[in-house]
Amino acid sequence: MTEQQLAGVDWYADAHQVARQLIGVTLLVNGVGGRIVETEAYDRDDPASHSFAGPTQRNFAMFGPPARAYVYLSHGIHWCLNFVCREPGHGAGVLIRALEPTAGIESMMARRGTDDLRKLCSGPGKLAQALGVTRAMNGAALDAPPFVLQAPPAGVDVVAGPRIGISKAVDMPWRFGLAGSCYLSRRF
DNA sequence: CTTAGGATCGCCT
DNA sequence: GGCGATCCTAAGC
Repeated sequence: MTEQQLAGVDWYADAHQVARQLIGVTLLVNGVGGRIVETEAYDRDDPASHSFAGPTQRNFAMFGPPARAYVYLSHGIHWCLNFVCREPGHGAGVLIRALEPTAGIESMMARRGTDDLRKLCSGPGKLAQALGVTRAMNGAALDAPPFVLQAPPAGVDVVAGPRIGISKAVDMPWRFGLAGSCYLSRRF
């Protein structure tokens, strides 16, 4: 399987197209994870994107090859997981905001300190904690351990809306979700 | 060197 | 709905 075909996603497409395609994809990290139900797109010419002002020490993974991870620390507390897309050097990515737990639920509950399924991965910081994502995975390829990505079944029902927690380009509808899912960080 | 500001979460009212 | 935690990042002087 080539990188371009990984999980049935066109990793060279625009960030918002990749973000849409990722809904329903199964993501596992060391065997722990589930179905992606919420994503946000951040492209290069987007004022809300970390890549907007060009490469830095923090965001350099966004400017590497697609189908790799970009991991950063938010508010000095929470790790957040992104998937890089577009051609190498472009600087686009998709924030993985929420997933429906399906595998390794015991591990996720232990890491998160809760038995509530809906609180395991319903937000980017929670998701990274539940899956054990850290800085060590920054720049790592998504088609190799510890990552596993599996294509979703056909006919996923995707909804879109404005992104969450940003102060620029707040009205762009670049947040995507699985319609009707109860594992979203917020309703659309 | 200093400073301002976060792609968040959880607890409080 | 509001706010504090907590610290890294990037930019400015």
